[in-house]
Amino acid sequence: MSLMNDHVVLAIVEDHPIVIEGLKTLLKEEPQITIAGSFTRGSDFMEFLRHHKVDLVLLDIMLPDTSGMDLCRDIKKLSPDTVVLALSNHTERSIILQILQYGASGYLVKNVSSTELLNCLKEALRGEITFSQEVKEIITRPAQHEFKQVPTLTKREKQILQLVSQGKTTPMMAQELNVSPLTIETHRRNLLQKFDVKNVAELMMAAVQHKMITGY
Amino acid sequence: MSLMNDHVVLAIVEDHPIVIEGLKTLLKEEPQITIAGSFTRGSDFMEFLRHHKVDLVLLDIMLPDTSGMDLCRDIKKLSPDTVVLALSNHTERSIILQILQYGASGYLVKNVSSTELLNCLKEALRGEITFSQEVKEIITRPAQHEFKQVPTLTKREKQILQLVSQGKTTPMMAQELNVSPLTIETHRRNLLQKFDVKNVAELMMAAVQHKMITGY
DNA sequence: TTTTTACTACTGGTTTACCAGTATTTTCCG
DNA sequence: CGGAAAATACTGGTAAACCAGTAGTAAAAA
Repeated sequence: MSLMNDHVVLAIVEDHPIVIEGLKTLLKEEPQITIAGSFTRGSDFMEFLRHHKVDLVLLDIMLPDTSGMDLCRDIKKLSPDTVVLALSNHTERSIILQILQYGASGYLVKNVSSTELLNCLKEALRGEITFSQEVKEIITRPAQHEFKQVPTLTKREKQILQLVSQGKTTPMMAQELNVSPLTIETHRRNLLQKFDVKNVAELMMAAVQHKMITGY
Repeated sequence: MSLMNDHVVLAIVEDHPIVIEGLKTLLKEEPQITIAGSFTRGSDFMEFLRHHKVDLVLLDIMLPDTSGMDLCRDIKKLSPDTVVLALSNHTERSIILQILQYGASGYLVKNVSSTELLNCLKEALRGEITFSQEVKEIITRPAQHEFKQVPTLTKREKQILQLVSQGKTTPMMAQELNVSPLTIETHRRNLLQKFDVKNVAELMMAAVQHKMITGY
């Protein structure tokens, strides 16, 4: 892990060109920081990371192609010493804490000031967990309904959940996924169990509450 | 209204310093454009506008202090010739159309490319209504659920819908409401019909989308 | 390497939901 | 009061969901 007086190689993974430019402009002032590149797609960055050393990644967790969460995990798996700072406008406590579990070293909302941004970068490079001011406030003020933990679903389960929310029946899903209806039933059963609900109606409501299905 | 070969005075009203920097950087390349200033609060900009001529405003409609909608209206009231381009990440059709009603000349999502941004600026300055690519698609492809009007439910049906969303089964509801299970079934059937869905999963999703059940 | 997790698949049930009608009673508005 | 809308109830059937197990295989984690 780089110390703050070392030279820092930084990458930006972010969907919005404007934000990329803004970050670059702000960080260009810092002589210790080299911007290795900016990426609008997670897969592109992963490819880059396979061939280059990156000390710190500013990662928008709301990317279109892959979930930023998954990407964060992939980054830490491939290059554990790379510090990941999550960048988003999401201000929900559960999401912030979740990204930390995926290996991020901090969470910044996009309205950080430049001084705040640089401070957080330095803290993160020192190995600390760091947040922008607004996020700190969110963290310290937990909401009641956020106590019940969000069940972790497998990829297949997420897929089934999505299909169920679209009104698909078990045989329809079986055909669509080329598996036995009995398999689908098993997934459904596990979903009900994981969410601790006893029918589809409750399942949908729980999934919506946990924002595991978009609704649109 | 300035033509594109005139000199254009531009202002940015935007909460996120990073985005401000990004916009400045992208627009700095254009010699015809002078950036009069950037403002993180609507009230600051209104004060500025009282004493300076501004041709075009890039306005984040998600500002913290005042609603961006209201600010847009105020700008057009004070200086009708100032072109307002809304800037946001909101991708809901209704919101986009609303801001146009408040006098904006276009709507850009923040993931516009720089060329797209400049194109939109030019179009707007020519007096046209302009959108970034993603927004165009949203406008021309209205979601299905925005067409079919919200079904009107009877008091009893709303009650049943609520109970269903709590995971109650038909016999449970029958007991709770002291009616025959067959009655409950009829209500359920009518709910499915009114929402034009074919099972509970879809019903829940539709009800959530129409905000007919809270979710919390 | 061992263990765990995820995905797959099955048996044999029970329960609940869904469909298409019809029909009676209650409620509420003009 | 009369009529419409809503709520109630029923028949009779089909489809889907839900339950409780068991279990093989492949891939990932310890």
